[in-house]
Parts: sequence; C-alpha cells; structure tokens
Amino acid sequence: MSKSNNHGHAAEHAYHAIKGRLLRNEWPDGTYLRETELAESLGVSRTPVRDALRRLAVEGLVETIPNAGTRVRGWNAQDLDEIFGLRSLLEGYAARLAAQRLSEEEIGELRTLCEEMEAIVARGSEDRSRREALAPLNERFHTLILQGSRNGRLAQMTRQVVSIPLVLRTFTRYEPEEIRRSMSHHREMVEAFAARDPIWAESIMLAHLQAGFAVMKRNQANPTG
Amino acid sequence: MSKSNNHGHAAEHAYHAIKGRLLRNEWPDGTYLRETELAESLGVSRTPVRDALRRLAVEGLVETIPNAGTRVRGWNAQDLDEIFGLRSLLEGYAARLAAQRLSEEEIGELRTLCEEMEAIVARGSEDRSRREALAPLNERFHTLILQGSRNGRLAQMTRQVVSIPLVLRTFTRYEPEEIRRSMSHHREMVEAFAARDPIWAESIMLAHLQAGFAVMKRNQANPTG
DNA sequence: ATCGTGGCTATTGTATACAACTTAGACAAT
DNA sequence: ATTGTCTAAGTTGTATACAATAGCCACGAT
Repeated sequence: MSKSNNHGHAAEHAYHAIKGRLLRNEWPDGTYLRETELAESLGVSRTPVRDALRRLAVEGLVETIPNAGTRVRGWNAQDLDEIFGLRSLLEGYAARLAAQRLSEEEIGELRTLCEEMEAIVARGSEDRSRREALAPLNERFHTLILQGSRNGRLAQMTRQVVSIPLVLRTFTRYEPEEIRRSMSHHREMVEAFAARDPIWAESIMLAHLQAGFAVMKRNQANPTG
Repeated sequence: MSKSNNHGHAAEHAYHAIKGRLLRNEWPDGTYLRETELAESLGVSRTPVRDALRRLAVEGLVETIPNAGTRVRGWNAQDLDEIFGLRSLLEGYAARLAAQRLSEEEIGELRTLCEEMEAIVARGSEDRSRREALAPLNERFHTLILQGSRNGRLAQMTRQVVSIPLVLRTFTRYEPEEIRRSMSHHREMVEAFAARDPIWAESIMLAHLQAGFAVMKRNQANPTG
C-alpha cells in the first residue's frame, strides 16, 4: 500500500522537482518563476512552493526580489571564477583534512571507485553515455572525501557551491587526453591519502579542479564543439 | 506620513527579532521554538515566523526536525573547531584577494578604523564598555576586507560562519596584552594591504583569528573569569 | 509489575482567503 | 511628443482554517 497521502512531503517534493528542472536548464536565465504556476504544475499549494524557492535562493540557484518574484539566476564569467575559487578552496581543505582522517576502509572504497571509472573509460563507449556512467562515480568520489574531512559544515558548504556548476556540466566535452589526466588525478589522490600526506592530497585536488575548470572554460568559449 | 501598515516586513522583522534573541543567548540549547508562541510574541502570524526559522536553520543557529519543531542549536568543542577552521580558511582567502583588489580609499578607511580602535583602547575604560565600543568597529574592519575581496559569495558564506561564534563573544575576556596584540594585527594587516602583498595579508589574518580563537578557548575552559 | 495499546492533545505541514504592493498601459496635460 | 498620473490586473506577502502527524498519559491485559 502506498501512503494514503503525500502529507509532510510536499515542500520536499517541490524542492527537488524545481531544483531538477533548474539543473536541467529548463528555464532561460532571468525567467520569473511564478508561485501559482509552479504550484499548479506540481499539484500542491503555494505554501510549499514558496518554501522550496527560499531554499533554492539560499543555494544561489535563483534570486528572490521582494514583492516582485523569484527568478532564475544566470552566471557570467566572473561568477564562474568566484565559484571555482571557492570550490577549490573548500575541496582543497577537505582533501587536506581527509588525508589525516579517512579510514582505511574509505580509502579502499576510493580505490575501487578509481578502478570502476577506469574500466568505463577503457570500454571506450560513446562520449555522452560514458559521461553519464562516469558522473555518479565521480560524484561519489568527491563526496567520500568531503565526508572524510569529518567537518559537516565544510561538506554542506561545498555542496552548496558545487551545485551551481552542475548546470553547466551537460555542455562540457572532455578530450581523451583530459579524461586520462582526470583518472590519473584520482589515482594519485588515493595514493596521497594512503600515504597520509595532507599537502600532497590538497595539491593534487587543486590541480584536478583547476584542470576541470580549464576544460569548462574552453567549452564556454566554443559552445558547440 | 508613516506607512499605514507594516505589510511586507513581517518576515524580515521576525527574522531579526528571533536572531537577536538567539545571539543574546536568551534560550538554553535545545529549547524548542514554538511557532505559535513566537508569532504571538511578535504580533504576526505563523507564516512569517516559519520563514524566519527556515532562514536561521540554514545559518545553523537552529535546527529543524521534521514534524517535531525547530530548536536552538548548541555547540561543543568539536563544533567550535570546525567553525574556526572554516572561518580562518574563508577570511584568510578574503584577505589574500583583498590585498590585490582593495581601493586606496578602502585601505584609508581601514587605517582610520585602526586609529579609532586604538583611541578607545588608549582611553582605558572598563572592560565591558570597551568591548561594546570596539565590537562595531572591529566588525566594520572585517566586513570591509570581505567586500574588498570582490567575491560576493565568499562574503556571504563567511557571514554565515561568523554569526555563530558571535553568540559566545559576550563571555570572552581579553587581557591587556591580548588587546594590544589584536590592535597590532590590524595595523599590520593594513600595511600588508598597502604593500599589495597577498601572502603577508593572509598570514597575518590567520594569526589574528588564531589568537582570537585561543582567547575564546581559554574562556570556555574557565567560564567565569 | 510491566508491557502493549489506544486515544488525546499539542504542534507542525498544507491549503486557501485576503490585503497590499508592483508594474504596465491608457489617457490627459503641458 | 513627452511626461505625469491614475487605474487595473497580476503577483507576492500575510493571516487563518484545516489536515495529519508525533508524543504522552492513562488504562488494561498478561
């Protein structure tokens, strides 16, 4: 039997639904998200929709203008620089802490993730499907490191910052050499963790993110490769 | 004519009122903040109160437990370590960026703030009143640096992290030597900015925060000096 | 005596009704 | 032609009514 009702979950549902549509880029930048409209399309009232929009505003995905509405937030080059600077700072710090705090089991799982990702790359499938197979493993890899930092606030803040560039990931194309480099970074990071070397771990994390940023910037410049 | 009504400001009012009471430590840790109660005491309905509580939960001052309520969040030693680690990371980064980006006018204002704070210290009034006179100037000093980083998200994140230790500031006693050291840090930071030296600026900011943390930890150990 | 069960109360979550503000457009005056 | 004002529609902000959940206490069964 399903629950007789959806009570208690409407706000959560609205949040995930709207966030999903934002991450899939379904609205152009600047679009006003009308509460009534969203409420009807989701089958709930305006109250939980407002709740969800406020949360998304905190995360920076939309901006709320008092008495006028909330609209989809777009990012220019400077925004991307800001976000990437913060992300590097936070994830670099997380890697530094994680090197001292990850359990052997967690390091083992990171190593397994490396192997799985390398297997996918070795299979050499079409670009789009490979990216879709890689994404959840890569996300798990980074999430494990955040957890390994044993700093809950750091993990939460990082998730906030990282959610924004996700919007752009769909458009990013990696060259074969760049994929290999990314895999190599993951490998080396695990080694740094195993060696319990915070500086090594942080450095390679910074290089890893910086390289990814470079790829994204190149793709922003030439949108349709 | 005053505005005929307070419409449009109830949520904002509720937010500031509740946050103020939280920062003044009016409720013990773990106290459940009942929406109806707060609404009546503020003369508004539950709707804007809920809004305010959600915002405060994002900032980490309270925690919301689904279907049970939101309660005042307390911090243990580990929480304080986490918060301070993050604050150092973020404000250090801000100082590094600000060294390259602050305008000459802003550096001038920082220098003026130093002089004003030193004047207050030289006056040598009673500890409590001195602290109250110093606090807004010190806050302005740090805020200027955050703005000078020209990274809005960094400034916003830092404000989030910094608001929490504010709760504890009331209990913190500085020894004369510590006050002098703090003033000296401010001075040196301005010099680092004037020299446009990011590493110097970041280093002295880290030392400044670390020293403040040490004072707070000492006071936590012996609560009533 | 203890454990399980059932209803009761208090509180949160959601829906709806209403008030006030913002904005756009038409019309008039200069 | 341009500017200002007024009106009206649409949207957000707030209040209130209602639904449903969670925790607690009393009560009964074993």
